[in-house]
Amino acid sequence: MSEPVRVLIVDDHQIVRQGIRAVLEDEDFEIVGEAGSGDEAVALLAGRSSADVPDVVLMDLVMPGLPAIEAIRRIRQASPSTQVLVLTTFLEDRQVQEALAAGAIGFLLKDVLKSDLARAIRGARQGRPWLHPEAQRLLMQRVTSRPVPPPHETLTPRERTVLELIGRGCSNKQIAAELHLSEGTVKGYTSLIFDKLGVADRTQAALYAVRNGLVPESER
Amino acid sequence: MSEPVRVLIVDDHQIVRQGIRAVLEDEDFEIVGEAGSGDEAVALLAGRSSADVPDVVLMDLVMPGLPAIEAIRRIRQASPSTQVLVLTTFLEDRQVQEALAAGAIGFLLKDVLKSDLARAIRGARQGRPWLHPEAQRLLMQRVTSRPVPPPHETLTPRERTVLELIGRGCSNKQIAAELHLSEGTVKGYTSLIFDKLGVADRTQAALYAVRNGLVPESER
DNA sequence: GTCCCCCTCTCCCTGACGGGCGAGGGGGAA
DNA sequence: TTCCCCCTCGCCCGTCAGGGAGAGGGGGAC
Repeated sequence: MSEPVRVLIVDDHQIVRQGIRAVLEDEDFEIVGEAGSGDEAVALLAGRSSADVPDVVLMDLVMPGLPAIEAIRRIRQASPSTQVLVLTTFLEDRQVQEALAAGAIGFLLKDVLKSDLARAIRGARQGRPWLHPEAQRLLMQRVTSRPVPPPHETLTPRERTVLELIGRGCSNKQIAAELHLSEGTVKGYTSLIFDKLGVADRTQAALYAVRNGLVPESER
Repeated sequence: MSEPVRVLIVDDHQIVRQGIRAVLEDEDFEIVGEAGSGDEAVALLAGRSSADVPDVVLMDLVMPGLPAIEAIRRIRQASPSTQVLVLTTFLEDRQVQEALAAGAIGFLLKDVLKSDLARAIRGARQGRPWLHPEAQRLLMQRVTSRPVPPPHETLTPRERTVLELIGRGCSNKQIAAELHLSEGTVKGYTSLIFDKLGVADRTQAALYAVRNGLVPESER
């Protein structure tokens, strides 16, 4: 971690590139270039000596011209020491699969926090993968060729009910009153729920609940 | 509050009626009847002596037959001591206006907590109105005939940014790191935000943010 | 009958959260 | 200039949230 990681940003939107650049320059990263398309990225790599090559390429998947997947493949072929991190907006089963098959080391969504992005990039240089949790689930599904249930399906009915209340913004006390439980019992459930969903606190659980449609329409 | 409030439930879905009944019987309410339509409700009221009339009618707006607004009007006319609380799924400007004009004392959404529903009903018997916050805003708009900005429009840019992070499930510490602020400063913002939005805590603020589209699409 | 899961509860401890207050600096508006 | 809003920070204090461990009862599965 002595010298800054050299990063190449590939995204077809100039504003996005600028945003990522600003974020990364804030930390200790060296932006060695930007590209607006896969072709451009590949060309940029081709014109560099092996000592001058980026450590990590941050790449969006949705771009005109050369398909991003193909770009990943060529980049990895031309410069095996360069790692590719996919940084995109949506997460789809096939895309994850293809990107990793093409040689990407990680798959992030643009909702990533600066701190996590930094960790992912530093890790990528060391060859450490970084996958969005949902991408991990999809991968697991592929590998085992069995459906891996989304975390909330492992909730018991009671936990599910409590999660619904959390998703409506209730405090533990309110939930306890609503369900005629002791507050301690509710706390017990919340802990189990956070654990199962892989979230850190009730706010994240609430967001998870609404995103996954676990809060009835009329209750929002 | 000595004797139980006498309640009539009006909703075209039997399941909903049952749900409300279960909730209310759990507390100290007396369900004096159910009706599946406005006509039925009006007829039910007509067949009762004034001593036998419900204190509060809980009524959905979306029902076949006699328009709910008209039903409210007739109920209020036939039995002025009976208060009508609208309990519906959606909230629309015109409906609020019309329901109140027809004599309703309150306007609730079905997302209401048991405890609040109970308070609204008890209050209604005393002639105390109960309006969903958004209904209050719409009303205010009508009365002043000036647009009343939704609460989040009064946020400063910085507060808005902090709310976005809250809407992504960040803790105060994470927000501080993300924005290069002290945790104390972030706490200050969160308090102001909760105050402006009229919410109790960060979970409710996060839910508010996503519901009102304050968290960028790609950040969810 | 036994086992295991689910539901419920309790106690304790730490840290995070949220309210209230004050305070300084910067910039725009009157 | 003066005033006010915004941004930033600090401190105190009470409450809430979350982790951990343990424990009892009920009911279904085997």
